[in-house]
Amino acid sequence: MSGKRNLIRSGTTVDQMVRAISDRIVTGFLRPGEKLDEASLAARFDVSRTPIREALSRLSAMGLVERRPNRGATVAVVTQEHLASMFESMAELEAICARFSAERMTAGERRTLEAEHQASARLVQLGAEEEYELFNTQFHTRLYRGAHSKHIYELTVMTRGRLAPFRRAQFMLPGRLAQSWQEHDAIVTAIMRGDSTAAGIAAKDHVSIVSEASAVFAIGDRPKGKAEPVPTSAS
Amino acid sequence: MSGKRNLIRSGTTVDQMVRAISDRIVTGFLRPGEKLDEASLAARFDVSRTPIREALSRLSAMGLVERRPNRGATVAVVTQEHLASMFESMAELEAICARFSAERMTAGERRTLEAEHQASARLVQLGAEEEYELFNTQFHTRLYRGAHSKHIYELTVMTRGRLAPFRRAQFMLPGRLAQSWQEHDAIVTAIMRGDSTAAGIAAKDHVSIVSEASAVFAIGDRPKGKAEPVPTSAS
DNA sequence: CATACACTTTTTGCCTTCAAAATCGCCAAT
DNA sequence: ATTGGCGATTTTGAAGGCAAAAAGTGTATG
Repeated sequence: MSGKRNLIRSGTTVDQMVRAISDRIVTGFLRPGEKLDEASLAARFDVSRTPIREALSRLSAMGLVERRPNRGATVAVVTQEHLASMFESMAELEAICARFSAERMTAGERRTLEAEHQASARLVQLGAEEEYELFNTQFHTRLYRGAHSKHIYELTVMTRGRLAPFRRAQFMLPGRLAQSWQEHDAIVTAIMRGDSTAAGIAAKDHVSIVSEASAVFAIGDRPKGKAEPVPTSAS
Repeated sequence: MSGKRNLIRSGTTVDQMVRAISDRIVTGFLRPGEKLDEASLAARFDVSRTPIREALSRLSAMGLVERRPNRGATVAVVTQEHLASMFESMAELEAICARFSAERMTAGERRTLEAEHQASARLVQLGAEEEYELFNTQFHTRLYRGAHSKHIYELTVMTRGRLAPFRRAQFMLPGRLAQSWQEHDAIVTAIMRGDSTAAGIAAKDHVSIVSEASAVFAIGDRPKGKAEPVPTSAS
């Protein structure tokens, strides 16, 4: 068993395993609390246990799986409380970024932020959800960078990454694009004015609304009954 | 070469390696930017490369080392800007914890916080720096827990961990104990009143002062010239 | 004299194998 | 009948080896 691992795309094997496993976790194929057997995963993806092990390590650092010494790894159980806590943290972090951005962004950064934001209005009119989602990510990243604080940036990006699985469907709600744009507008306006307080409040509200929209997707209360260990059917 | 690794104490081999390497990093034995060769480290600690590799992985997640694919690991370079950014983040995080604590702490939590705080006054009078340092950690942990937000707790503890190497000598300044107690008192008083705004401000100021006290210990501007690969003196 | 190419050396990434710890099942004793 | 201890199985932790990628070095050529 060796030589063909053309299933998933580029990067080092560990990266592929991280992507593959995290995909299966966020799509619900692997259930929270489910045991992640190294040997099974290695057989499933046709690699040795070593990259699986390192991938589990990274996923553990990302908060997607939990590892206990000598007891293996399990898919992290995210309770509704914890999910709420993450959204709450996200709101606070975004507020900090917005406040700092209002105070610290250079003239150039403010220009591009505003320009891109205005340009995104077209995506809203067209209802281009995919593209708007892409822009949205860029917009927020710009905000995080504008804070000019590397560690805040790291914390924020990390939290956003952990939250990613739960905010997938947020833009499926009707009118969400327009509302999102309005909220962005409040943030941008405050930042352009240099009003850090208003920017912080606007950013916090923005996340809070996303939070409420995503709350219904909390895991742990899904009605599915069966709990297969690791569906290793097709080799 | 096998069988004797009684140098460092309990835990799995990876844990020992994480401790050993992080110790050498925070004590400055391994310089920022220095290359961490897996083979050398394995030989140095008389273990195989596998646990070294996983230890480096964890240290990378902790932010102490940087890893680039196919290019090995180096001791993370913490610039003064980044250090300032971490202290700044810490101040914001502590402020959030204090605000939330003021709003959410149970009656029991408030009682013990106040009681322990009052008890610590004795340590200040005695000038018991070691014990006060221990209490100080507990005090802040209580604050983080009082926020009743698991993710905020995680972010805060993580940031505190990264900052630990740089705040070692903060209590060596004269009168620092008394000043610390006064600042704690402001936080506790605000929390007992349920005044989240005041608690947040007091907590932020508290960290800011610690930050200034620790600023002189920033690395990256040390005059030492020589840069040995891995100083393998005492076994 | 500088630059580019090829070769050597070093270092990383992955695999396979071996040992130790934990879990599970079974049997016996109360 | 239940509970405690003991052995077999499963699963994780670690070691050593091999191949590939990057870094370093020297030479040849413009």
